[in-house]
Amino acid sequence: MHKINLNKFQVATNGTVRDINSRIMLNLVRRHQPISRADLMRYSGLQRSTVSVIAGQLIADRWLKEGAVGNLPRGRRPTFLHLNADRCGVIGVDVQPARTTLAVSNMDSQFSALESMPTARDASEFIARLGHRITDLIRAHPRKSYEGVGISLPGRIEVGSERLIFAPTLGWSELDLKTPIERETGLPVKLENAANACALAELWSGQHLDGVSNLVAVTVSDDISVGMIMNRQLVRGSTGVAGEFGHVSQVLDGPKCRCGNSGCWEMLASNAAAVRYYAESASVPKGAIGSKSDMATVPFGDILRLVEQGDPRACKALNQMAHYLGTGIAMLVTGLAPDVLIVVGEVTRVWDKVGPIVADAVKRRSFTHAVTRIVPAGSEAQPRLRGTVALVLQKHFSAPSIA
Amino acid sequence: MHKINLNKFQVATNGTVRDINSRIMLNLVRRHQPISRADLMRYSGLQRSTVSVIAGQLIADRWLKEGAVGNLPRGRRPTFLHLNADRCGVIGVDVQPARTTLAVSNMDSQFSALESMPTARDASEFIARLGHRITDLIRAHPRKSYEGVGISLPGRIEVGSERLIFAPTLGWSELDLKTPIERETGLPVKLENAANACALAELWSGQHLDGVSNLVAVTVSDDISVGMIMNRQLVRGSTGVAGEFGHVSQVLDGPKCRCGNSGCWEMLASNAAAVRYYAESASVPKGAIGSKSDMATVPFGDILRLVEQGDPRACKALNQMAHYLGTGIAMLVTGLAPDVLIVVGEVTRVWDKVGPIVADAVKRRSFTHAVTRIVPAGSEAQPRLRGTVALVLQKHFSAPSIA
DNA sequence: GAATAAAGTTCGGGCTTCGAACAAATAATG
DNA sequence: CATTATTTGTTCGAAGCCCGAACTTTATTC
Repeated sequence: MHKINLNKFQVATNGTVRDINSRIMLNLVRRHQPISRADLMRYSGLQRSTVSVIAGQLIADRWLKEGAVGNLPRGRRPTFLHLNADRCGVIGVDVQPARTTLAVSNMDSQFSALESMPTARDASEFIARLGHRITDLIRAHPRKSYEGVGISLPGRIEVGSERLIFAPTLGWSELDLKTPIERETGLPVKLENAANACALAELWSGQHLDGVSNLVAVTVSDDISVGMIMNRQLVRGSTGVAGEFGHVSQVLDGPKCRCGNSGCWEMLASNAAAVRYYAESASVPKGAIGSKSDMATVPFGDILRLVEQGDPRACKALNQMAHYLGTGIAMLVTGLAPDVLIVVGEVTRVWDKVGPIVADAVKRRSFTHAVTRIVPAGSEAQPRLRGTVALVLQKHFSAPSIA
Repeated sequence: MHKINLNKFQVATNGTVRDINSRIMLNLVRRHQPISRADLMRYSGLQRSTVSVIAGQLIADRWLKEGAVGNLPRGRRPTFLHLNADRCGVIGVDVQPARTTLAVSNMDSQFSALESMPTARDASEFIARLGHRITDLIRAHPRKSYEGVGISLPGRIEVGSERLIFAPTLGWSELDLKTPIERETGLPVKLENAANACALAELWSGQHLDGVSNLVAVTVSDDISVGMIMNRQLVRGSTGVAGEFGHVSQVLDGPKCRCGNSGCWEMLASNAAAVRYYAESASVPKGAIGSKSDMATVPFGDILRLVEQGDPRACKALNQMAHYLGTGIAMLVTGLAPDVLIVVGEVTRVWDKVGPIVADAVKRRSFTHAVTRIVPAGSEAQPRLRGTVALVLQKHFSAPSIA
């Protein structure tokens, strides 16, 4: 039940019918490929004739390709249809505070190139470098056409202006990334928060997530960000900042956060929090007076390595982080009751240790009616980059906006 | 951008086009009535001829009525079209732990009858009584047709089975309310959580909420429940329990809740919490040993009356409740960033005292990018009952489900 | 070689919107 | 008072789309 938006709607014409059915067909091929026209008829419920016409149009527009001929016990052999994965390319960019990764992808999120560069501290310098890297990448990987550039960022994008707002870990102030990169590359640019990108990635190219309509992605790095898919749609809120559960207080009078609030979830459960726990556990037993300055900040990656080696101090810090990760995830499970909750970040490397603690917190703090599956997403799956591809391509595969 | 659900979609036909445009027209009339066909043409962008045909159909189906003739400086006078508010009636039921209210409404949420009965402790007894009351109500208020029965409940409705699950304040176990009431009344029955009903009410018949796509309703009584509208759609989650932020811990090791968790928001900010604060503030100064049994439980309504009279103990209890109401609302503002957050419940009677405390907490605990308006909804507006009407009628006014 | 079966194509019918022409109704103008 | 301008609302053929039946194509089986 979707209310019609009278401020921004589109009346239907005969073309709308074709548009809808065409997209349904495209999605059916995407899921069931290789598939014959006859099977498409059965899946869609459209007439054989209609399927043929639409398939013809999709082939003419290079969305589909005719492939091999099938074998049946009797009768004329079907010609299989495939998605034409190389119809167009997509440039995916994953901006993280330390490094920025660039990729060239086809329509199936298969990457034909993957490279990275340091993320410049200065925003305008970053824009200039990124623009050049993208144009170089396009020149080095020529294709018939590029559909656009998708950029994942550790920050939020304002809904109307598409400007980057609230990106504390990058240290950039409010910023227009879209216009300069579009000018430099000549391609349309789509920006999205990293957690939202991960959520989109799972929605569009997740494994075994066919029936899933409600999905939450939690990115855990030096901050914590949440992306929400509800009713098969990304939730961005009124301004674009929906999902900042990382800045919800888990402990009302906890440590002060740079956002102004206290005891924010990300102050207690991010990578930075684990680093702090580790440092604190060193200084406290020493009992030194200038304890603060004694704290050696060990990078989170090192803590993970120590955990893998069984170091008890590192394990304790990780457990503390996992505990609060669990209480925060319990909040999301209780409040949003998604089918699936995906955890993204380096911490998934030690999920065998973290997962049970999280599961326990969720079990104790949410009731049985929420049946959320909590799933770690390894970095090898490239959730952010897959999300940028979905970001660029979704307009061709999503339901046409009726209202 | 709405992903197509390949497990449950509907291909488009020529009829789909008419269906879409017809609903757009119906909504345009609803918002702008009285309105001429010519103006509908301008608002919709459809051709004059198309508008005439669709209007004729809607009049034939009794959705619209022709009304007065307008006056223009020049030219032929337009015939105005109105919504035919009495096309069908709706029975609205608002179940609350103590009392259940029933109403007869027309399509404009105008109530032509309003009565109440005690809510029976026993579920099957309640079902029997409610069924009789509804049939009596229909007999006493004869209409051409009744569209259905909408029921608001302090609990959650499972998505697939439409059974009532998780209704702790009612004390009923899992229950099928829909089937027996449908059998008794012969009308389709729709069930919904009270907070979801309030959210729907504001979405469909809220004042000055035209452009609002993201909206959160918080019902505060002996429990706290949240209803979410995101992207102009109700969010129910995978099982139907989305919105149980009342059972998210605000204080991780706070008082034990019957849900099994500790320090739940509703343990700290519900009416029951204020009652507890008031009782505790009495017993503590006494310093008695058997302090627990000394606590006189004063009903929340009495506390409100005392607050209105300026009683300091009651004010202190209310302030404590308001403080936690604020921290919880800050969580919703930060995490969901809706355009509007509506607070429903008796506590809105003293909103001049509570509102500033809530606003302060939200200001201190959420960042400037969320611009949520926090609005109290008085009980005179009957948000729950208006929600039940929206619940029954929304299928005629919402966008047809394409996929 | 004929019968059977399945895939894919062709074509007329019905529905919908579009767009231009038309009819109806009213005020301003000479 | 008749004419003109203007606006509302209707009529009707054209174009686009899906449906459904009939047809063609291509294979296996008897």
